[in-house]
Amino acid sequence: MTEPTSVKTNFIRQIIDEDLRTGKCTQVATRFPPEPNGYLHLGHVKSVYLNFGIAEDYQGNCNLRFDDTNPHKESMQFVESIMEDVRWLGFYLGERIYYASDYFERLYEFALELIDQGLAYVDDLTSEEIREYRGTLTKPGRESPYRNRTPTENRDLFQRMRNGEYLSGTKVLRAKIDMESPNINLRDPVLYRIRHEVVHHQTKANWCLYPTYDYTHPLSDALEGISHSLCTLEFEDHRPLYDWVLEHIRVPHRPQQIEFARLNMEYTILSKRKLTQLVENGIVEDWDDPRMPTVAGLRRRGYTPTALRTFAHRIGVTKSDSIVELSMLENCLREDLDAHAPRRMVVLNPLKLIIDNYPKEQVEYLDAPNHPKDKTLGTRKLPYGREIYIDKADFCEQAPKNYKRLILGGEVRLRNSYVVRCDTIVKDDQGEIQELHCCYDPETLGKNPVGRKVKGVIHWVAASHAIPMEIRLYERLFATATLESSKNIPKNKNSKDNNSKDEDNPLIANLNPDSLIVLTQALGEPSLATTQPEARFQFEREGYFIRDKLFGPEGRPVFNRAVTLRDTWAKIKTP
RNA sequence: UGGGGUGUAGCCAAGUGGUAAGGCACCAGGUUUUGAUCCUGGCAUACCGAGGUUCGAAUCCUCGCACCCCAGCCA
Repeated sequence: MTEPTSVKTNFIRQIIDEDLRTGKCTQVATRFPPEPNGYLHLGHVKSVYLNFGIAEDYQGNCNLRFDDTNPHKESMQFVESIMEDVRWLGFYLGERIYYASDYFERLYEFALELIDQGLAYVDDLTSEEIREYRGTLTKPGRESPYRNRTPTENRDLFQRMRNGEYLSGTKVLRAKIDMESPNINLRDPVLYRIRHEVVHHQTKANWCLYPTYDYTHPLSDALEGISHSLCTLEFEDHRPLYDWVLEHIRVPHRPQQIEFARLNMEYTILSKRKLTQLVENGIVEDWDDPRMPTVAGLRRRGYTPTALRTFAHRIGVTKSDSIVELSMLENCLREDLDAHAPRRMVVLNPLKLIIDNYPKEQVEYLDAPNHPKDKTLGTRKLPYGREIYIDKADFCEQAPKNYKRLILGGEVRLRNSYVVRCDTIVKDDQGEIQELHCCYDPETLGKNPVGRKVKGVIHWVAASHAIPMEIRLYERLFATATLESSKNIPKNKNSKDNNSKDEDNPLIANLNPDSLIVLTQALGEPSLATTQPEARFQFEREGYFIRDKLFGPEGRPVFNRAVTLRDTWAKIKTP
C-alpha cells in the first residue's frame, strides 16, 4: 500500500509508548467499532486509520467490531458496506470481524453478576419518569422506588425480561451507582432494555433484551483483549462508567479508553444522523452520491484510498476541536492523481474550429504521452483532422490583459499538436459564435515556431473521432462553511413530518444549488470510449475525473469530476 | 449557574524548562507544449489574557476569559 511515510506521533501513541515502557501493556490491540446504521464517512476514515495504523505499527491487532446493540436502526446493508469500505481503504480484515451481539449471552451472565452483588436492579419506571428522576445538570437526581429490590427479586425479574414476559419499554435493568453524581452518566444508567418489535440482523429473534452501549462497550473490549479503546471526545464523560463496569465485573482483561477529537470539515456534515436525512429525503441520490462525504461517495467521486489515508495522516489526532479546510483533502487527491492518473483531452463546452489549410478528409495520428513525467505510462495515438473542437472558454473576442488563449489574429498551441492562428469568426443571427476559421503551421509539430513565441496551449478533440460524453461537475454540497444552528435539525430522522418547513432545516436551507452541474455536450478523445468504471484520468487543463458506473443518454459514458486542477488564472481573472 | 474537556499563524499541527517543526492556504520569482506539476524564497519577536516562579517559560504556579460536550430505554 502506498503510504504517507513520515512517522507522525500523537498523544495516543505517546500513551501507548509509555504503557509499553512501564509494562502496563505488553501487546497492543485496538478496535474499530462502527454501529451498522449508516455508511462510513470521512470521520470514520480518521478512526480507521488511527486504529488500524496503530495496530500495524505496534505489531498488534485491530478488530472490526460491529456495535450492534440497537437493532432498531441497523441492517445488513450497512454491515456489508462497512466491510467493503474498510477493505477498499486498504486495511486487511482477515478473520478479525466481530459483533457485539456475539457476546449477548456472556453479557447477560455478567449482568447477573452485577445483580448478585446488589449493583444492578430492575426498574419499572417509565422512560419519562426515569428522565424526571434523573434531575438536571445542576440538580441532583432522586432514587427510583424500585431501587432497593433484592438480588433474588432482580434475578427473577431480569430472567423474565429475557423470556419475553414484559412489554417493550416497561422494564429496564439499571446500574446502581449514584443518583446524586455530578456526572449524569453515573445516575443509575440503563444497562438493558426490552425491544420486541424488531428482528436483529445477527441474532434474529433470539433476544428481546438488548444491552446499551455503555454496558456493552467496555465488556466487549475486555473480552477481545483490547488494550487501548479509542473513541471520540463526547464519550469522555462516559469513561467513569466504562471503568465502573470493568471494576465490578470479573473480566479477563482490563482495557483503557482514550478519547480524541472527532473530525469536522468545512462545507460538509459528518454526522450519520444528518447524512441519513440527506439520503432519506432524496436530497442526494444515495449513500454513494459523489457529493456525500461517505467513503462510498468519495470513492465514486474519484478519491483514492491513498488520498484518504494521506489525509487522515496529515490532519493528525488531538483533543482540540477543529474544522479542517477542504483544500487539505483536495490537495491529497491532486497529489496522488497528479503522479498516477493518465492524461486525456476532453472538451467540456465545444466550439468548432476549422483549419482551412488542412486537406479535407485527411486524418493524421499524432503521438501523445499519457503522462508528462512518467514515461512508463506510455503514449497513445491522437487523430487530428481539418475540423476540431476546442473549449468555448479558450477563445475570446475581447480578451482581458494577459489572456494566453486563442484570440482573433492570434496564435495558440494545440496541445500535443500544431500551432494554429485564428483568421475569421463565423457568427449566427444572434451574434453567437458558430465556428472559428484558422490556419495551422505544419512546421510546429513537436517544436516551437522560429521567430515568435506562442505562449498559450489549449486542448482539443478531432471532430471526426470525438466521442460524446456526459460530464458531471461536482462542488461542495453546502454553500456555507458551517451549518450554524444545526442543533435545530429535528432529531426525528423521518423529518418530512409535522410542520417543519424546508427553510427551517439548515440542512436544506444551506444547500449549494450548484453542487452538481451536468454537461451533456462534452466531447472526448477516442481512447476514452473503452474505459472501465472507476478508471481515473486527468482531463488536461480541467481536472481529475473518474468513469462512473452509470451511462448517460444514448449510452454515453459518464465521468465525474473529482477535483479541479489548481487554477491561478481563475484567481487573476476574478480576484 | 453542576460535571467533563480544549485554547500555538487564515486552516490542521509539532513542541513535554534552553530561546516557535512540518503540511494546507496565501504571496513573490524560475522552469514548462496543461495558467497544472516541479523548483526557489517569503509567511508567529511569539503561543487565549493578566500576574508570578526561574539565569531562562508555549511548557511550571495563580487568577481570569473564550469555546466545545453531557440531562436517549441512541451510539
